[in-house]
Amino acid sequence: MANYSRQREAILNELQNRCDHPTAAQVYEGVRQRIPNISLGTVYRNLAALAESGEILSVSVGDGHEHFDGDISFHLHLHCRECGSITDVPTTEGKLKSLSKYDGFIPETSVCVVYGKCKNCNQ
Amino acid sequence: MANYSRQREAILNELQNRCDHPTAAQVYEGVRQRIPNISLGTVYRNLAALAESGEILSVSVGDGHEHFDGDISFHLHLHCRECGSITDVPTTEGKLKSLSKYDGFIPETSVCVVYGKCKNCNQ
DNA sequence: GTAAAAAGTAGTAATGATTACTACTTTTGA
DNA sequence: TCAAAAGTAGTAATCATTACTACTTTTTAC
Repeated sequence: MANYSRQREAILNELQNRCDHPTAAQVYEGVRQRIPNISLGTVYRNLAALAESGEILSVSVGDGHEHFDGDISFHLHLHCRECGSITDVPTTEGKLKSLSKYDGFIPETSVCVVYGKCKNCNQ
Repeated sequence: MANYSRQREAILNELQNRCDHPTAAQVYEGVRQRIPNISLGTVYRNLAALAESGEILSVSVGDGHEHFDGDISFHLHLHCRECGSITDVPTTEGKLKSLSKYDGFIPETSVCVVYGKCKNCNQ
């Protein structure tokens, strides 16, 4: 654990200060402006640690890149299959099926994954 | 388009006849019992085509493998971070936050992705 | 029917995001 | 104050997925 290293701090800040859902490589590019010689491996390692501890969210949309989200509140992601954009929907509950209202987005399928620990793994 | 090839038919059947969420490699192993010399590339290509056409679902849980689901009805997936299991929850709406009732599963975070086309890409 | 174009496949090679590894630096705590 | 622990930079390795090539099957037009 220990306190945050300068690198982890910068990675977390970078993620919380932008509104998109960058990949590890994009986080790397952003952080490099503050820490020019940071290593890509360091970015990967810290993103994994931050996601593991729940401080950030890891989002897979199936485009071959893992995306990361500094906003850990419950919300949906609208992923356009054509341009690849990922848009937040700050909904709470119960609106998963009436998504066509959201700025013209036409939903096709949805996949919700809840991460946690199953009964067996809780002893 | 054309009609289904024997291979695609077998891949779709394999996926619809099992209740888990196999990876491409696992689908490959299953289908090989019916078509021993099927190619792994063929499995990947047809899984992508079936997901693209909406006949199956592609599920990313961030474990480095894409998973596939023959059940395309709306439901959640409970993913255990420890053992990696993926369990279906045939919920409809509004129950995303009261998941602890589901067989002892303790939720930590949830990521919902809705796939479709955004306003810009609908011209 | 039949031959040429189209679509699909098997098998292998290539790609590229992610992870592992090593030597080095920084932090911690007794 | 110094040895153990934790973190890092930089590079090499991994491996799921994709691309490619020659071949087979299906479709379509005549």
